[in-house]
Amino acid sequence: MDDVSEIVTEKPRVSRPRVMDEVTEAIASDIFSGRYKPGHSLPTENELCTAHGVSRTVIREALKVLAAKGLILTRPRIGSVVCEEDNWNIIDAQVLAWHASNALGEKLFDAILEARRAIEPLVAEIAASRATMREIADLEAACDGMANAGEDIVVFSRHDIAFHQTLYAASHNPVFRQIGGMIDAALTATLRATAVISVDHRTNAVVVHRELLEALRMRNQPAAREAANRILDLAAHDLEIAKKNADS
Amino acid sequence: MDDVSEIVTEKPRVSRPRVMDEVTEAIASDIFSGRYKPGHSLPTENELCTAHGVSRTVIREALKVLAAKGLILTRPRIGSVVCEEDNWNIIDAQVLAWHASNALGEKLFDAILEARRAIEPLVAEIAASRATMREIADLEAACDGMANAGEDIVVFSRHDIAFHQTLYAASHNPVFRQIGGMIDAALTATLRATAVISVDHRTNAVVVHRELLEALRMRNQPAAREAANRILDLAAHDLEIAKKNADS
DNA sequence: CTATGATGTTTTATCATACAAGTCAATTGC
DNA sequence: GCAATTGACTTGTATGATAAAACATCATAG
Repeated sequence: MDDVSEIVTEKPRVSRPRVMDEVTEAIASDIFSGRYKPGHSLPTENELCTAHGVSRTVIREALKVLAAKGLILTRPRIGSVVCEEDNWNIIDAQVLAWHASNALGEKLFDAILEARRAIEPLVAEIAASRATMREIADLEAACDGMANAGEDIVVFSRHDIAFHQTLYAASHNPVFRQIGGMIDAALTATLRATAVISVDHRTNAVVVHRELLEALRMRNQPAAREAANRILDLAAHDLEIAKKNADS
Repeated sequence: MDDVSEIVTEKPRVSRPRVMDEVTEAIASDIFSGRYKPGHSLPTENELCTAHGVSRTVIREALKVLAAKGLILTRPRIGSVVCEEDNWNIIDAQVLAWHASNALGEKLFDAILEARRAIEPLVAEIAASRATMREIADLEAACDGMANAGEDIVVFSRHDIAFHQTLYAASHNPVFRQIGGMIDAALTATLRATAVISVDHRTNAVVVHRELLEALRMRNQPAAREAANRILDLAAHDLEIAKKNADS
Protein backbone atom coordinates (compact mmCIF):
# COMPACT_ATOMS: atom_id res chain seq x y z
CA MET A 1 0.00 0.00 0.00
CA ASP A 2 2.20 2.70 1.32
CA ASP A 3 5.14 1.80 -0.80
CA VAL A 4 7.64 4.48 -0.06
CA SER A 5 10.53 2.59 -1.57
CA GLU A 6 9.01 3.05 -4.99
CA ILE A 7 10.06 6.67 -4.94
CA VAL A 8 12.95 6.25 -7.25
CA THR A 9 16.19 8.10 -7.38
CA GLU A 10 15.28 10.13 -10.40
CA LYS A 11 18.31 12.30 -10.56
CA PRO A 12 21.88 11.47 -9.72
CA ARG A 13 21.86 15.04 -8.53
CA VAL A 14 25.20 14.89 -6.79
CA SER A 15 26.84 16.98 -9.43
CA ARG A 16 26.01 20.62 -9.19
CA PRO A 17 23.96 22.02 -12.06
CA ARG A 18 25.96 23.07 -15.05
CA VAL A 19 26.70 26.77 -15.14
CA MET A 20 25.83 26.92 -18.81
CA ASP A 21 22.33 25.55 -18.24
CA GLU A 22 21.66 28.15 -15.59
CA VAL A 23 22.82 30.95 -17.85
CA THR A 24 20.79 29.57 -20.73
CA GLU A 25 17.68 29.55 -18.63
CA ALA A 26 18.42 33.00 -17.25
CA ILE A 27 18.71 34.53 -20.71
CA ALA A 28 15.67 32.60 -21.92
CA SER A 29 13.78 33.91 -18.94
CA ASP A 30 14.78 37.44 -19.83
CA ILE A 31 13.39 36.86 -23.30
CA PHE A 32 10.10 35.35 -22.15
CA SER A 33 9.65 38.01 -19.51
CA GLY A 34 9.86 40.67 -22.19
CA ARG A 35 13.07 42.21 -20.98
CA TYR A 36 14.53 41.45 -24.40
CA LYS A 37 11.79 41.88 -26.97
CA PRO A 38 11.59 40.36 -30.46
CA GLY A 39 13.51 42.41 -32.98
CA HIS A 40 15.78 43.93 -30.38
CA SER A 41 19.34 42.98 -29.70
CA LEU A 42 20.74 41.28 -26.66
CA PRO A 43 23.76 42.81 -24.97
CA THR A 44 27.09 41.91 -26.47
CA GLU A 45 28.73 38.69 -25.41
CA ASN A 46 31.22 40.53 -23.25
CA GLU A 47 28.46 42.44 -21.50
CA LEU A 48 26.61 39.19 -20.86
CA CYS A 49 29.82 37.77 -19.44
CA THR A 50 30.09 40.46 -16.82
CA ALA A 51 26.35 40.51 -16.22
CA HIS A 52 26.23 36.80 -15.40
CA GLY A 53 29.72 36.54 -14.03
CA VAL A 54 30.84 33.75 -16.33
CA SER A 55 33.33 33.31 -19.10
CA ARG A 56 32.58 33.98 -22.72
CA THR A 57 32.72 30.24 -23.40
CA VAL A 58 29.62 29.72 -21.30
CA ILE A 59 27.80 32.66 -22.82
CA ARG A 60 28.51 31.50 -26.33
CA GLU A 61 27.33 27.96 -25.69
CA ALA A 62 24.18 29.27 -24.04
CA LEU A 63 23.50 31.50 -27.04
CA LYS A 64 24.03 28.57 -29.37
CA VAL A 65 21.41 26.59 -27.49
CA LEU A 66 18.96 29.47 -27.63
CA ALA A 67 19.64 29.86 -31.34
CA ALA A 68 19.06 26.14 -31.86
CA LYS A 69 15.66 26.55 -30.26
CA GLY A 70 14.77 29.47 -32.49
CA LEU A 71 14.76 32.13 -29.79
CA ILE A 72 17.60 34.25 -31.14
CA LEU A 73 19.59 34.76 -34.30
CA THR A 74 23.26 35.59 -34.03
CA ARG A 75 25.36 37.25 -36.70
CA PRO A 76 28.86 38.66 -36.70
CA ARG A 77 29.16 42.27 -35.66
CA ILE A 78 25.36 42.47 -35.31
CA GLY A 79 25.01 40.49 -32.16
CA SER A 80 22.09 38.34 -31.10
CA VAL A 81 18.61 39.58 -31.96
CA VAL A 82 15.50 38.05 -30.47
CA CYS A 83 13.42 36.27 -33.11
CA GLU A 84 9.73 36.86 -33.60
CA GLU A 85 7.62 34.58 -31.48
CA ASP A 86 6.55 32.76 -34.62
CA ASN A 87 10.03 31.29 -34.85
CA TRP A 88 10.23 30.06 -31.29
CA ASN A 89 10.34 26.32 -30.93
CA ILE A 90 7.45 26.07 -28.53
CA ILE A 91 6.99 22.39 -29.28
CA ASP A 92 10.03 21.72 -27.16
CA ALA A 93 9.60 20.59 -23.62
CA GLN A 94 12.43 22.76 -22.37
CA VAL A 95 11.24 25.90 -24.13
CA LEU A 96 7.73 25.31 -22.93
CA ALA A 97 8.95 24.87 -19.37
CA TRP A 98 10.86 28.15 -19.55
CA HIS A 99 7.85 29.81 -21.06
CA ALA A 100 5.46 28.45 -18.48
CA SER A 101 7.66 29.37 -15.55
CA ASN A 102 7.35 32.98 -16.59
CA ALA A 103 3.57 32.84 -16.32
CA LEU A 104 3.34 34.51 -19.67
CA GLY A 105 1.71 31.48 -21.15
CA GLU A 106 -2.01 31.71 -20.51
CA LYS A 107 -2.76 32.19 -24.15
CA LEU A 108 -0.28 29.45 -24.95
CA PHE A 109 -2.05 27.01 -22.67
CA ASP A 110 -5.32 27.81 -24.38
CA ALA A 111 -3.68 27.15 -27.71
CA ILE A 112 -2.29 23.86 -26.48
CA LEU A 113 -5.70 22.82 -25.24
CA GLU A 114 -7.18 23.67 -28.61
CA ALA A 115 -4.51 21.61 -30.29
CA ARG A 116 -5.22 18.73 -27.95
CA ARG A 117 -8.91 18.93 -28.81
CA ALA A 118 -7.97 18.54 -32.44
CA ILE A 119 -5.30 15.91 -32.08
CA GLU A 120 -5.94 13.78 -29.01
CA PRO A 121 -9.18 12.13 -30.16
CA LEU A 122 -7.46 11.13 -33.37
CA VAL A 123 -4.48 9.85 -31.45
CA ALA A 124 -6.77 7.78 -29.25
CA GLU A 125 -8.49 6.42 -32.31
CA ILE A 126 -5.20 5.41 -33.90
CA ALA A 127 -3.87 4.04 -30.64
CA ALA A 128 -6.96 1.85 -30.37
CA SER A 129 -5.81 0.02 -33.46
CA ARG A 130 -2.10 -0.09 -32.69
CA ALA A 131 -1.49 -0.18 -28.93
CA THR A 132 0.56 -3.13 -27.81
CA MET A 133 -0.33 -5.28 -24.82
CA ARG A 134 2.55 -3.71 -22.99
CA GLU A 135 1.29 -0.21 -23.63
CA ILE A 136 -2.21 -1.15 -22.51
CA ALA A 137 -0.72 -2.59 -19.34
CA ASP A 138 1.19 0.64 -18.78
CA LEU A 139 -1.98 2.64 -19.23
CA GLU A 140 -3.74 0.44 -16.71
CA ALA A 141 -0.89 0.92 -14.27
CA ALA A 142 -1.22 4.66 -14.71
CA CYS A 143 -4.96 4.46 -14.01
CA ASP A 144 -4.28 2.42 -10.89
CA GLY A 145 -1.70 4.93 -9.82
CA MET A 146 -4.17 7.76 -10.21
CA ALA A 147 -6.82 5.85 -8.28
CA ASN A 148 -4.44 4.98 -5.43
CA ALA A 149 -2.85 8.39 -5.18
CA GLY A 150 -5.18 9.37 -2.36
CA GLU A 151 -4.61 12.96 -1.38
CA ASP A 152 -1.18 13.16 -2.96
CA ILE A 153 -1.70 15.50 -5.86
CA VAL A 154 1.88 15.06 -7.04
CA VAL A 155 1.56 11.31 -7.40
CA PHE A 156 -1.82 11.75 -9.07
CA SER A 157 -0.37 14.19 -11.59
CA ARG A 158 2.59 12.01 -12.34
CA HIS A 159 0.40 9.11 -13.28
CA ASP A 160 -1.95 11.36 -15.22
CA ILE A 161 0.97 12.60 -17.26
CA ALA A 162 2.32 9.08 -17.69
CA PHE A 163 -1.05 8.03 -19.07
CA HIS A 164 -1.02 10.68 -21.74
CA GLN A 165 2.58 10.06 -22.65
CA THR A 166 1.87 6.37 -23.13
CA LEU A 167 -1.26 7.15 -25.10
CA TYR A 168 0.62 9.30 -27.58
CA ALA A 169 3.39 6.73 -27.80
CA ALA A 170 0.78 4.04 -28.49
CA SER A 171 -0.10 5.81 -31.73
CA HIS A 172 3.29 4.57 -32.95
CA ASN A 173 3.71 7.78 -34.86
CA PRO A 174 6.81 9.82 -33.97
CA VAL A 175 5.09 13.09 -34.80
CA PHE A 176 2.29 12.42 -32.37
CA ARG A 177 4.74 11.11 -29.81
CA GLN A 178 6.68 14.33 -29.85
CA ILE A 179 3.56 16.45 -29.65
CA GLY A 180 2.69 14.29 -26.66
CA GLY A 181 5.99 15.20 -25.08
CA MET A 182 5.16 18.87 -25.36
CA ILE A 183 1.73 18.27 -23.90
CA ASP A 184 3.36 16.50 -20.98
CA ALA A 185 5.38 19.60 -20.27
CA ALA A 186 2.25 21.72 -20.51
CA LEU A 187 0.40 19.41 -18.17
CA THR A 188 3.24 19.51 -15.72
CA ALA A 189 3.13 23.28 -15.67
CA THR A 190 -0.66 23.35 -15.45
CA LEU A 191 -0.89 20.83 -12.67
CA ARG A 192 1.79 22.60 -10.72
CA ALA A 193 -0.44 25.65 -10.70
CA THR A 194 -3.47 23.55 -9.89
CA ALA A 195 -2.56 23.12 -6.26
CA VAL A 196 -5.81 21.47 -5.34
CA ILE A 197 -8.23 19.39 -7.34
CA SER A 198 -11.41 18.32 -5.66
CA VAL A 199 -11.79 14.66 -4.77
CA ASP A 200 -14.86 14.01 -6.88
CA HIS A 201 -13.17 15.67 -9.82
CA ARG A 202 -10.27 13.30 -9.47
CA THR A 203 -12.52 10.27 -9.27
CA ASN A 204 -14.24 11.51 -12.41
CA ALA A 205 -10.87 11.75 -14.08
CA VAL A 206 -10.04 8.18 -13.16
CA VAL A 207 -13.37 7.03 -14.55
CA VAL A 208 -12.93 8.59 -17.96
CA HIS A 209 -9.32 7.47 -18.18
CA ARG A 210 -10.48 3.92 -17.52
CA GLU A 211 -13.12 4.31 -20.19
CA LEU A 212 -10.43 5.19 -22.69
CA LEU A 213 -8.34 2.29 -21.48
CA GLU A 214 -11.23 -0.12 -22.01
CA ALA A 215 -11.88 1.26 -25.47
CA LEU A 216 -8.25 0.63 -26.40
CA ARG A 217 -8.44 -2.87 -25.00
CA MET A 218 -11.56 -3.57 -27.05
CA ARG A 219 -10.00 -1.94 -30.13
CA ASN A 220 -13.11 0.24 -30.23
CA GLN A 221 -12.03 3.33 -32.12
CA PRO A 222 -15.20 5.42 -31.83
CA ALA A 223 -15.36 4.77 -28.10
CA ALA A 224 -11.71 5.75 -27.73
CA ARG A 225 -12.35 9.01 -29.53
CA GLU A 226 -15.35 9.71 -27.34
CA ALA A 227 -13.48 8.98 -24.15
CA ALA A 228 -10.63 11.23 -25.24
CA ASN A 229 -13.13 14.05 -25.70
CA ARG A 230 -14.44 13.55 -22.20
CA ILE A 231 -10.92 13.62 -20.79
CA LEU A 232 -10.39 16.93 -22.57
CA ASP A 233 -13.52 18.35 -20.99
CA LEU A 234 -11.99 17.68 -17.61
CA ALA A 235 -8.63 19.08 -18.73
CA ALA A 236 -10.38 22.29 -19.75
CA HIS A 237 -11.83 22.46 -16.29
CA ASP A 238 -8.38 21.95 -14.72
CA LEU A 239 -7.00 24.75 -16.82
CA GLU A 240 -9.70 27.13 -15.63
CA ILE A 241 -8.88 26.29 -12.03
CA ALA A 242 -5.19 26.82 -12.68
CA LYS A 243 -5.89 30.22 -14.20
CA LYS A 244 -7.91 31.31 -11.18
CA ASN A 245 -5.18 30.12 -8.85
CA ALA A 246 -2.62 32.04 -10.86
CA ASP A 247 -4.68 35.22 -10.58
CA SER A 248 -4.93 35.07 -6.83
CA MET B 1 44.52 43.14 -58.65
CA ASP B 2 42.35 41.29 -61.07
CA ASP B 3 39.30 43.25 -60.09
CA VAL B 4 37.44 42.90 -63.31
CA SER B 5 36.80 39.20 -63.06
CA GLU B 6 35.55 39.57 -59.53
CA ILE B 7 32.18 41.06 -60.27
CA VAL B 8 30.42 41.13 -56.95
CA THR B 9 26.95 41.86 -58.20
CA GLU B 10 25.78 38.56 -56.75
CA LYS B 11 23.32 38.34 -53.90
CA PRO B 12 24.25 40.24 -50.74
CA ARG B 13 23.97 36.99 -48.78
CA VAL B 14 27.57 36.08 -49.46
CA SER B 15 28.63 35.31 -45.93
CA ARG B 16 30.65 32.15 -45.95
CA PRO B 17 28.85 29.30 -44.16
CA ARG B 18 29.87 29.07 -40.55
CA VAL B 19 32.30 26.31 -39.78
CA MET B 20 30.27 25.32 -36.76
CA ASP B 21 27.14 24.78 -38.82
CA GLU B 22 28.99 22.54 -41.22
CA VAL B 23 30.41 20.47 -38.39
CA THR B 24 27.00 20.27 -36.74
CA GLU B 25 25.45 18.98 -39.91
CA ALA B 26 28.31 16.55 -40.46
CA ILE B 27 27.93 14.98 -37.05
CA ALA B 28 24.14 14.96 -37.37
CA SER B 29 24.51 13.24 -40.69
CA ASP B 30 26.72 10.62 -39.10
CA ILE B 31 23.97 10.02 -36.57
CA PHE B 32 21.15 9.80 -39.09
CA SER B 33 23.18 7.61 -41.40
CA GLY B 34 23.64 5.13 -38.58
CA ARG B 35 27.36 5.57 -38.23
CA TYR B 36 26.75 6.54 -34.62
CA LYS B 37 23.83 4.51 -33.34
CA PRO B 38 21.54 5.29 -30.39
CA GLY B 39 23.05 4.21 -27.11
CA HIS B 40 26.59 4.35 -28.43
CA SER B 41 29.13 7.02 -27.71
CA LEU B 42 30.55 9.56 -30.09
CA PRO B 43 34.31 9.96 -30.24
CA THR B 44 35.80 12.23 -27.64
CA GLU B 45 35.82 15.94 -28.28
CA ASN B 46 39.52 15.91 -29.05
CA GLU B 47 39.09 13.09 -31.54
CA LEU B 48 36.29 15.00 -33.21
CA CYS B 49 38.59 18.02 -33.37
CA THR B 50 41.21 16.18 -35.35
CA ALA B 51 38.60 14.32 -37.40
CA HIS B 52 36.98 17.53 -38.59
CA GLY B 53 40.07 19.69 -38.45
CA VAL B 54 38.58 22.34 -36.19
CA SER B 55 39.14 23.64 -32.71
CA ARG B 56 37.45 22.24 -29.65
CA THR B 57 35.35 25.40 -29.38
CA VAL B 58 33.60 24.56 -32.64
CA ILE B 59 33.11 20.92 -31.66
CA ARG B 60 31.66 21.85 -28.30
CA GLU B 61 29.22 24.37 -29.76
CA ALA B 62 28.13 21.85 -32.37
CA LEU B 63 27.56 19.24 -29.67
CA LYS B 64 25.55 21.77 -27.67
CA VAL B 65 23.28 22.34 -30.64
CA LEU B 66 22.82 18.62 -31.18
CA ALA B 67 22.07 18.20 -27.49
CA ALA B 68 19.54 21.02 -27.64
CA LYS B 69 17.75 19.16 -30.41
CA GLY B 70 17.67 15.94 -28.42
CA LEU B 71 20.08 13.99 -30.58
CA ILE B 72 22.80 13.44 -28.00
CA LEU B 73 23.36 13.63 -24.28
CA THR B 74 26.71 14.78 -22.95
CA ARG B 75 28.10 14.05 -19.50
CA PRO B 76 31.52 14.63 -17.98
CA ARG B 77 34.02 11.85 -18.44
CA ILE B 78 31.33 9.79 -20.24
CA GLY B 79 31.27 11.71 -23.45
CA SER B 80 28.34 12.19 -25.81
CA VAL B 81 25.97 9.29 -26.30
CA VAL B 82 23.38 9.22 -29.06
CA CYS B 83 19.84 9.37 -27.66
CA GLU B 84 17.11 6.97 -28.64
CA GLU B 85 15.15 8.13 -31.65
CA ASP B 86 12.17 8.78 -29.41
CA ASN B 87 14.02 11.74 -27.95
CA TRP B 88 14.95 13.30 -31.26
CA ASN B 89 13.30 16.63 -31.94
CA ILE B 90 11.86 15.68 -35.29
CA ILE B 91 9.38 18.54 -35.17
CA ASP B 92 12.23 20.85 -35.98
CA ALA B 93 12.73 22.02 -39.51
CA GLN B 94 16.49 21.71 -39.30
CA VAL B 95 16.45 18.22 -37.82
CA LEU B 96 13.90 17.12 -40.37
CA ALA B 97 16.02 18.52 -43.18
CA TRP B 98 19.07 16.62 -41.92
CA HIS B 99 16.97 13.53 -41.54
CA ALA B 100 15.47 13.79 -45.00
CA SER B 101 18.77 14.45 -46.70
CA ASN B 102 19.94 11.09 -45.47
CA ALA B 103 17.06 9.37 -47.23
CA LEU B 104 16.37 7.47 -44.07
CA GLY B 105 12.98 9.03 -43.71
CA GLU B 106 10.46 7.04 -45.71
CA LYS B 107 8.69 5.86 -42.60
CA LEU B 108 8.93 9.36 -41.21
CA PHE B 109 7.24 10.84 -44.25
CA ASP B 110 4.44 8.33 -43.89
CA ALA B 111 4.07 9.36 -40.27
CA ILE B 112 4.00 13.02 -41.21
CA LEU B 113 1.33 12.36 -43.80
CA GLU B 114 -0.72 10.52 -41.21
CA ALA B 115 -0.33 13.44 -38.84
CA ARG B 116 -1.39 15.83 -41.58
CA ARG B 117 -4.50 13.74 -42.21
CA ALA B 118 -5.38 14.13 -38.56
CA ILE B 119 -4.48 17.78 -38.16
CA GLU B 120 -4.82 19.61 -41.43
CA PRO B 121 -8.61 19.31 -41.85
CA LEU B 122 -9.04 20.67 -38.34
CA VAL B 123 -6.60 23.47 -39.07
CA ALA B 124 -8.53 24.35 -42.22
CA GLU B 125 -11.75 24.35 -40.23
CA ILE B 126 -10.31 26.66 -37.59
CA ALA B 127 -8.68 28.86 -40.21
CA ALA B 128 -12.05 29.25 -41.90
CA SER B 129 -13.29 31.06 -38.83
CA ARG B 130 -10.15 33.07 -38.10
CA ALA B 131 -8.25 33.86 -41.29
CA THR B 132 -7.68 37.55 -41.85
CA MET B 133 -8.26 39.28 -45.16
CA ARG B 134 -4.53 39.56 -45.54
CA GLU B 135 -4.04 35.84 -45.06
CA ILE B 136 -6.77 35.04 -47.55
CA ALA B 137 -5.08 37.36 -50.02
CA ASP B 138 -1.77 35.58 -49.44
CA LEU B 139 -3.44 32.24 -50.04
CA GLU B 140 -4.89 33.55 -53.27
CA ALA B 141 -1.49 34.80 -54.34
CA ALA B 142 -0.07 31.35 -53.66
CA CYS B 143 -2.80 29.77 -55.78
CA ASP B 144 -2.06 32.19 -58.58
CA GLY B 145 1.62 31.42 -58.29
CA MET B 146 0.91 27.71 -58.59
CA ALA B 147 -1.32 28.26 -61.59
CA ASN B 148 1.19 30.49 -63.35
CA ALA B 149 4.24 28.38 -62.59
CA GLY B 150 4.01 26.67 -65.96
CA GLU B 151 6.62 23.96 -66.25
CA ASP B 152 8.75 25.33 -63.45
CA ILE B 153 8.36 22.72 -60.73
CA VAL B 154 10.47 24.75 -58.32
CA VAL B 155 8.22 27.77 -58.53
CA PHE B 156 5.16 25.55 -58.26
CA SER B 157 6.49 23.89 -55.13
CA ARG B 158 7.44 27.16 -53.53
CA HIS B 159 3.92 28.47 -53.84
CA ASP B 160 2.46 25.16 -52.74
CA ILE B 161 4.55 25.33 -49.58
CA ALA B 162 3.69 28.98 -49.05
CA PHE B 163 0.01 28.06 -49.25
CA HIS B 164 0.29 25.51 -46.48
CA GLN B 165 2.43 27.73 -44.31
CA THR B 166 -0.13 30.51 -44.56
CA LEU B 167 -2.95 28.07 -43.91
CA TYR B 168 -1.41 26.89 -40.66
CA ALA B 169 -0.60 30.45 -39.66
CA ALA B 170 -4.22 31.39 -40.35
CA SER B 171 -5.31 29.06 -37.56
CA HIS B 172 -3.78 31.68 -35.24
CA ASN B 173 -2.61 28.90 -32.97
CA PRO B 174 1.13 28.78 -32.34
CA VAL B 175 1.10 25.03 -31.89
CA PHE B 176 -0.44 24.48 -35.29
CA ARG B 177 1.81 27.10 -36.80
CA GLN B 178 4.89 25.29 -35.67
CA ILE B 179 3.60 21.94 -36.83
CA GLY B 180 3.03 23.69 -40.13
CA GLY B 181 6.67 24.71 -40.19
CA MET B 182 7.73 21.12 -39.85
CA ILE B 183 5.35 20.10 -42.60
CA ASP B 184 6.88 22.74 -44.82
CA ALA B 185 10.25 21.15 -44.35
CA ALA B 186 8.78 17.75 -45.11
CA LEU B 187 7.10 19.07 -48.23
CA THR B 188 10.33 20.65 -49.36
CA ALA B 189 12.12 17.35 -49.05
CA THR B 190 9.30 15.44 -50.71
CA LEU B 191 8.95 17.80 -53.61
CA ARG B 192 12.66 17.81 -54.17
CA ALA B 193 12.47 14.06 -54.70
CA THR B 194 9.39 14.47 -56.85
CA ALA B 195 11.31 15.65 -59.86
CA VAL B 196 8.32 15.57 -62.16
CA ILE B 197 4.64 15.98 -61.53
CA SER B 198 2.28 15.52 -64.43
CA VAL B 199 0.55 18.57 -65.79
CA ASP B 200 -2.99 17.41 -65.12
CA HIS B 201 -2.00 16.51 -61.60
CA ARG B 202 -0.78 20.00 -61.05
CA THR B 203 -3.94 21.53 -62.44
CA ASN B 204 -5.91 19.27 -60.10
CA ALA B 205 -3.81 20.55 -57.23
CA VAL B 206 -4.57 24.13 -58.14
CA VAL B 207 -8.28 23.34 -58.31
CA VAL B 208 -8.49 21.83 -54.83
CA HIS B 209 -6.34 24.56 -53.36
CA ARG B 210 -8.72 27.11 -54.79
CA GLU B 211 -11.65 25.19 -53.35
CA LEU B 212 -10.09 25.49 -49.92
CA LEU B 213 -9.43 29.15 -50.52
CA GLU B 214 -13.06 29.75 -51.44
CA ALA B 215 -14.23 27.86 -48.38
CA LEU B 216 -12.10 30.10 -46.18
CA ARG B 217 -13.43 33.17 -47.91
CA MET B 218 -17.00 32.01 -47.32
CA ARG B 219 -16.21 31.04 -43.72
CA ASN B 220 -17.58 27.62 -44.60
CA GLN B 221 -15.93 25.29 -42.12
CA PRO B 222 -17.24 21.94 -43.41
CA ALA B 223 -16.24 22.81 -46.95
CA ALA B 224 -12.78 23.82 -45.75
CA ARG B 225 -12.37 20.52 -44.00
CA GLU B 226 -13.49 18.65 -47.08
CA ALA B 227 -11.13 20.54 -49.36
CA ALA B 228 -8.24 19.89 -46.99
CA ASN B 229 -8.96 16.19 -47.23
CA ARG B 230 -8.85 16.33 -51.01
CA ILE B 231 -5.53 18.17 -50.90
CA LEU B 232 -4.19 15.41 -48.71
CA ASP B 233 -5.30 12.79 -51.22
CA LEU B 234 -3.12 14.50 -53.78
CA ALA B 235 -0.28 14.83 -51.28
CA ALA B 236 -0.44 11.09 -50.68
CA HIS B 237 -0.12 10.60 -54.41
CA ASP B 238 2.92 12.91 -54.52
CA LEU B 239 4.55 10.96 -51.75
CA GLU B 240 4.10 7.71 -53.63
CA ILE B 241 5.73 9.22 -56.70
CA ALA B 242 8.59 10.53 -54.61
CA LYS B 243 9.13 7.07 -53.14
CA LYS B 244 9.27 5.45 -56.57
CA ASN B 245 11.74 8.08 -57.76
CA ALA B 246 13.87 7.47 -54.71
CA ASP B 247 13.96 3.75 -55.41
CA SER B 248 15.18 4.15 -58.96
C1' DC C 1 25.36 67.32 -53.91
C1' DT C 2 25.22 62.58 -54.65
C1' DA C 3 27.12 58.23 -55.35
C1' DT C 4 30.87 55.29 -54.96
C1' DG C 5 34.46 53.12 -52.72
C1' DA C 6 38.21 52.76 -49.24
C1' DT C 7 38.93 52.60 -44.42
C1' DG C 8 37.95 52.00 -39.54
C1' DT C 9 35.68 50.04 -35.73
C1' DT C 10 32.96 46.97 -33.27
C1' DT C 11 31.39 42.48 -32.58
C1' DT C 12 31.11 37.78 -33.43
C1' DA C 13 33.79 33.41 -35.07
C1' DT C 14 37.49 30.54 -34.39
C1' DC C 15 41.69 28.99 -32.32
C1' DA C 16 44.88 27.62 -28.61
C1' DT C 17 45.90 26.64 -23.92
C1' DA C 18 45.25 25.87 -19.17
C1' DC C 19 43.02 24.32 -15.20
C1' DA C 20 38.90 22.56 -12.50
C1' DA C 21 35.57 19.07 -11.78
C1' DG C 22 33.21 14.76 -12.63
C1' DT C 23 33.40 9.79 -13.21
C1' DC C 24 35.11 5.29 -14.07
C1' DA C 25 38.64 1.89 -13.01
C1' DA C 26 42.31 0.02 -10.78
C1' DT C 27 44.81 -0.21 -6.62
C1' DT C 28 45.65 -0.21 -2.01
C1' DG C 29 44.85 -1.18 2.83
C1' DC C 30 42.32 -3.70 6.20
C1' DG D 1 36.98 -10.24 0.05
C1' DC D 2 35.55 -5.61 0.38
C1' DA D 3 35.63 -0.74 0.87
C1' DA D 4 37.98 3.51 0.55
C1' DT D 5 41.63 5.89 -1.93
C1' DT D 6 43.93 7.20 -5.63
C1' DG D 7 44.77 7.86 -10.54
C1' DA D 8 43.78 8.77 -15.17
C1' DC D 9 40.82 10.39 -18.64
C1' DT D 10 37.08 13.32 -20.32
C1' DT D 11 34.11 17.06 -20.17
C1' DG D 12 33.27 21.85 -18.06
C1' DT D 13 34.93 26.50 -17.55
C1' DA D 14 38.17 30.31 -17.96
C1' DT D 15 41.34 33.31 -20.51
C1' DG D 16 43.53 35.60 -24.16
C1' DA D 17 44.54 36.16 -28.92
C1' DT D 18 43.61 36.42 -33.89
C1' DA D 19 40.49 36.25 -38.05
C1' DA D 20 36.48 37.53 -40.33
C1' DA D 21 32.06 39.86 -40.92
C1' DA D 22 29.24 43.92 -41.31
C1' DC D 23 27.90 48.51 -40.08
C1' DA D 24 29.69 53.45 -39.85
C1' DT D 25 32.40 57.04 -41.53
C1' DC D 26 34.56 59.80 -44.57
C1' DA D 27 37.12 61.01 -48.67
C1' DT D 28 36.81 61.51 -53.40
C1' DA D 29 35.20 61.66 -58.13
C1' DG D 30 31.50 62.87 -61.14
